[in-house]
Amino acid sequence: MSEDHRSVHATSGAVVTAPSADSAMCEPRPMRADAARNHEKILLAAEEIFALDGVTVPIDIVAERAGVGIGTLYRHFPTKEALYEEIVVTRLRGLIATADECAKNPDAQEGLCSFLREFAHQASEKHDLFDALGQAGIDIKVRFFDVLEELMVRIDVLRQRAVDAGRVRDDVATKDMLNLVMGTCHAAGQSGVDGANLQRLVDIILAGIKNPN
Amino acid sequence: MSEDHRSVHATSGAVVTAPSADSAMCEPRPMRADAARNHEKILLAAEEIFALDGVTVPIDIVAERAGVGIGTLYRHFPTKEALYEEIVVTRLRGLIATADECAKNPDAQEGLCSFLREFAHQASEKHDLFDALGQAGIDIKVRFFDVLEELMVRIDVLRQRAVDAGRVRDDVATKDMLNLVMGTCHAAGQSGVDGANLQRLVDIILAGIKNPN
DNA sequence: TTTAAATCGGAACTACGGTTCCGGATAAAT
DNA sequence: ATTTATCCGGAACCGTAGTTCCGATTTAAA
Repeated sequence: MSEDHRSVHATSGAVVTAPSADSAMCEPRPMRADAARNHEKILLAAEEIFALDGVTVPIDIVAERAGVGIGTLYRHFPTKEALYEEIVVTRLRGLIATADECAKNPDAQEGLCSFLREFAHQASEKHDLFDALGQAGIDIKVRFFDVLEELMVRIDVLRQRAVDAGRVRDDVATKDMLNLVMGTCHAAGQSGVDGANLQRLVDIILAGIKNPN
Repeated sequence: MSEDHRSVHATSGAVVTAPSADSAMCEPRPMRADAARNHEKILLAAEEIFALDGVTVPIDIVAERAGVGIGTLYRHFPTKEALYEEIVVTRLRGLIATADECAKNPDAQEGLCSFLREFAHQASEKHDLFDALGQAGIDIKVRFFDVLEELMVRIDVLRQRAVDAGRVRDDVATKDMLNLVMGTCHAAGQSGVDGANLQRLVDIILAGIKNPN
């Protein structure tokens, strides 16, 4: 189920099929040139297509876009889920990096705002992010869940700083902010709201969580 | 396509198939007792199921819940779409009534707020409303579009009153408010937020659209 | 009570998307 | 150049969901 696709080498360490082979036993031997090329092509195509159409897009479309057959795609990724997990996890890692960057901003409030704006921006154009974060048609697996958890922690740092600085209401949870921003992105995306208008909506949310004191 | 399922009577007024039948020509003859009963049962079941699981629920589930066969369901509603159109349009009519009611509130701001709260409440427990308003898996048809348009007009009345009273920012469109509230409901619903917390989120939005003057 | 039209129910058909399988092609080692 | 392990491609398979069809059933009129 969670098995790697290219695990051709024996997993049971004690048993050795070819006792005299001493050079090729630990290294699983590098991928063939064309295979490596296709692997990359698939990832690239998937990234584009998923961003555009969300994770519900048929898998054949991705294969077609990558210029490979479906069989090839399935050789490299054991399941559709595994493929978009790869993509989405990378995206989430990017967001974590963004959050860390924003945490360096001396102005706590500004740090939080700029993160949420960037978050909204990404979510609006990488359509797969909703599907992932909104759990539409995705059953979360560990690897996925872990990264998400880590992201939440980083965002919470930003929020807490802004609260401590007295700029944001202390009764707003990180999850609340994300529901507000993410949900709005989703709805806005469906009704074809452009980037500028989306930023306006985010600003409304930011105004809503501001400490009224 | 947009044809009524029980349109047995000739629609072209001039042509009369049975010239001597004078009693049974205009009245299309009442539905058979069991048919009428089933029609009602189907509507009732659909309302429950769609509210609970959204419009993407398989049609057999609805039939099962209603205690009828699929064939019967399809006799009464030519297509799945027709069935949930019936349900959703009724829901939207309810919201229109609610909006009208709120418009009577002497306090303009209060009128808008109470509507949006009720809207969020409904949207959170009638899961089909998102699917409809968020256009998830629904291709809008005229009848549907018209009611939606009318609802927008009524809500805009509420918004304009609040703006005129100087209580709400004048750069916020009705569509903006709906995107904010609806999107948030959606996201909140996915992550299992309860009613009380949802109201908190709505209040944050309301704070965000308040006129800062 | 008989009879015919209306209705019922679910088996079967269709469309679609994910996954598997295997004959043929290809890289690279000898 | 030959050989073989690896990889490619897409036809075929499976499960799911919407819809159609028709023999069995039921209402209600005569």
